[in-house]
Amino acid sequence: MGVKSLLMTKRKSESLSPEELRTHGERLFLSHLSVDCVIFGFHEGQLKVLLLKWKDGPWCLPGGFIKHHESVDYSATRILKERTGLDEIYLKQFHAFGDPQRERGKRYKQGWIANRFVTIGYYALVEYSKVFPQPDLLSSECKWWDVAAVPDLIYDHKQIMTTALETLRLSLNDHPVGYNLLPLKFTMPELQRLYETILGQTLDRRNFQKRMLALNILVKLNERKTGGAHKAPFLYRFDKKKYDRAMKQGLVGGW
Amino acid sequence: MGVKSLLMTKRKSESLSPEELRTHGERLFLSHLSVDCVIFGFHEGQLKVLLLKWKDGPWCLPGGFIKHHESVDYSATRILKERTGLDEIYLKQFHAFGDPQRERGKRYKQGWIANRFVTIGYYALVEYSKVFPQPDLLSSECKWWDVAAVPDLIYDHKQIMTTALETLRLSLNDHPVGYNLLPLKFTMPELQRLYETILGQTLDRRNFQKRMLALNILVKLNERKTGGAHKAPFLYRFDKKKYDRAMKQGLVGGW
DNA sequence: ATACTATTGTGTATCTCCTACACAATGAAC
DNA sequence: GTTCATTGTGTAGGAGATACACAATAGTAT
Repeated sequence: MGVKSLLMTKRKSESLSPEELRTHGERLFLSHLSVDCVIFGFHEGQLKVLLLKWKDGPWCLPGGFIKHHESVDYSATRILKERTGLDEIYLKQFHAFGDPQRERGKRYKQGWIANRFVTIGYYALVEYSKVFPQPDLLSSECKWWDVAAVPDLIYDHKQIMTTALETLRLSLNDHPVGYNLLPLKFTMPELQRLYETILGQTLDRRNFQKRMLALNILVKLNERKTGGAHKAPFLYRFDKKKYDRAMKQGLVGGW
Repeated sequence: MGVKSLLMTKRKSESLSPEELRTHGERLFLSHLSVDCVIFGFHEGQLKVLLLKWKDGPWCLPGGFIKHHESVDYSATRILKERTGLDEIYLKQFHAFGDPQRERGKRYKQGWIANRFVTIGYYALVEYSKVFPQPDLLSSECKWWDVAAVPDLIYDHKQIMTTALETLRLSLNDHPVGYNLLPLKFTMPELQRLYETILGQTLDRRNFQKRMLALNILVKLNERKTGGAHKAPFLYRFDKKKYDRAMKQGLVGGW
């Protein structure tokens, strides 16, 4: 978690000035706890992650603090809404990071913000095109980065991102992430590219299609995606009902 | 987390009296954060969980707080050691519980302990016979319960236990839990019973054995377990080298 | 001792799922 | 209209999962 969140929080009705937050964050927030979000998107065949840049400072994950009467899950939802403008996005807690050295190099040497923080990591899957990244009051940047080309991040944020990615990778078996990451209509090659970037490996085209269709949660539309060079691929969409039913029962199941 | 941990902590070199902890826990611990452990064991064909009982109070999970300069993982290890006397046990963080209502019914109305706590859940897999449950100074009990017959627990501890069990269930696919839960030598029926209790379903005997042996981390011994009525089953043990190698690479892998 | 009973040890046929693999059609670019 | 990269599609073989039955045996009851 970085300074960033202070500013975002300032916009809310209950508010502290950045300075107050730095020194007396405990008035509004739980001490020693923060939330960091790894926000994944997918665009032009690349898996993306949304990062913030401090003014004259390093890049970091969007994060924030937990209000006294707010659930941790809700904090994550709120932070996400502040960054992306989106409600109802897929959000999953994946790990708490509690090494006392994790904030090595912290600049603040005194005040509330200088305390040790244990951060709870969430990852979000959002539809790229619906997101309007919101840089905050200090005019720091907020933008998408290719997962494969993320710059140095503050503290242990690279580690947090990596863990999120691993968790996402493992979740592929029981969660059809395309539903959250792709637009309503998409082509099979797009879906495949998504899986390939998450997994970091190429997959066989025919087998992939067979496997996806076998999940029985996709509908093939009578429409093709034109515009790209070459043969126009069919469009698909998720069948919400079947999708929900499948999610309830678990997709596969080793045992 | 309950009063229990206060007492345990008292034994350590840095110490607060129970009363001090109740009112000024922040001298030693991070505020708003606790750790709770779901300690699983296996005995007589039943999956067990280690619970504590407050004096004249409800049952709860063993838990504790995080010292100012201690990692969260280490806190969990320490708490576990205090309860079970064991080092080097398999311990895994599985979820943080952050609902502001989770401690509904809390008795303490003032002092540090009355604050809101977000708890980080860990589950442990221990060898039943090696554990000597340690009830603490207030002579509350500390004992094993059948997972299927756990009594009412304080706060959201039942929920925490259930989530731990679900996580354990899912982990069966990539972690051969028998290594941590069973004694050095064990029979195939014992191993199977372990899987069956965790999964809550029966499994085919021949297929189970085939599958376990196919993992290639078991050694069949030239010994049988006598004493039980009926035909004496062979004993097996884990091959540590092969086990470690398999763990490093991941056992199966959906993709 | 003998019979009894519950439990263990073991293999095969079938099915399902995963994998490997190639050629014709097409839409855009030139 | 030719070219080129990409899409659409099916099958054969292999690996792994599942279903299933009978002989051997260690105690127990008599």
